[in-house]
Amino acid sequence: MDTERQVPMEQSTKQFKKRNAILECLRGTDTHPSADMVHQMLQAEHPDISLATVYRNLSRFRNQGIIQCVATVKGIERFDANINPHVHFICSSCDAVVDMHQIPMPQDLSTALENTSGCRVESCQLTFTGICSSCIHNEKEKVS
Amino acid sequence: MDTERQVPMEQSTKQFKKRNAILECLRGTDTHPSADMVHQMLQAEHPDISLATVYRNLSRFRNQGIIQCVATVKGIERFDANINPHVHFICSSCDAVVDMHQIPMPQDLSTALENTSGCRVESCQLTFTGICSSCIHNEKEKVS
DNA sequence: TTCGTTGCAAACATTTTGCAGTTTC
DNA sequence: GAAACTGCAAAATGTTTGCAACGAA
Repeated sequence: MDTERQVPMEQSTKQFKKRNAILECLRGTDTHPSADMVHQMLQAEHPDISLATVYRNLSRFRNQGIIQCVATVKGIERFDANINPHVHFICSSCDAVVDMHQIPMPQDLSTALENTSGCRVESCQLTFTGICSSCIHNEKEKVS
Repeated sequence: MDTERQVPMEQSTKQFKKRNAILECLRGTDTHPSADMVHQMLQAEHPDISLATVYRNLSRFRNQGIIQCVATVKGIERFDANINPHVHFICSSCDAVVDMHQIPMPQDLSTALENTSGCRVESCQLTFTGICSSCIHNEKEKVS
């Protein structure tokens, strides 16, 4: 399938400049951006980058398994370069996707599921939805 | 917000015939269908139902809180009339979304999260991804 | 010269919406 | 008659793809 040459990530030649920029952008944030957000974040450094390039590289990274799509919020996919299983919270008011490191991921369940159902578990997502603290705060301000 | 008349679900007048059919379709299956799947399932009984009507009513049910969207598989939303929190498994080979009742939903985590983060938790999803048992079986058949 | 990456625009797929026709109250 | 539901077609939205140009090996 993947017959491409393996290029070390640090090698930021001109050829891989934008690809690496996209990956570094994702690795340098914990905001779980969408393709469009990544595109906007890169505007300053790479004003000529195209949205198609962002999409193409995000797909590639996902196929390589070095990033994951952690949620689809209002029809828009959100990405994360942290592929360690961890818990997320989605605010349905501001659409923020935030890590919830204080809640442990119930790791043992994957094995239990494989044993009881005969399926092969490859990943696991625990996601809470609700209103984040700052949106709750804003709500209260409006009322008073 | 919701100024509509409240009509008991059992009342399947001509006016609400299709709306009720959509809801009953969803309540009568555990396959977590997409809008298009619901539309196809209703073809036999309601050959003249339009896909827009399915979408409109699914949105309405979701806003009313009587159904939920449990996953977005390859860009397509999947619905469930079972709004009790329960665990799902998504097969990335055949795109099936199946209930995993043998795995308990870690209920207590919601409260823990609210206490530690100050957010308001409204729902929680625990979803496993992998290959389902029948797809594993088919894989093996092909090889041998 | 061969292959991989990119920008652009077009294509694509899912979902939403405007409007007219019909039914219910 | 007013309000609500629906089918149809068009629009809107996020994502993918074909192609030509460019750069690296």
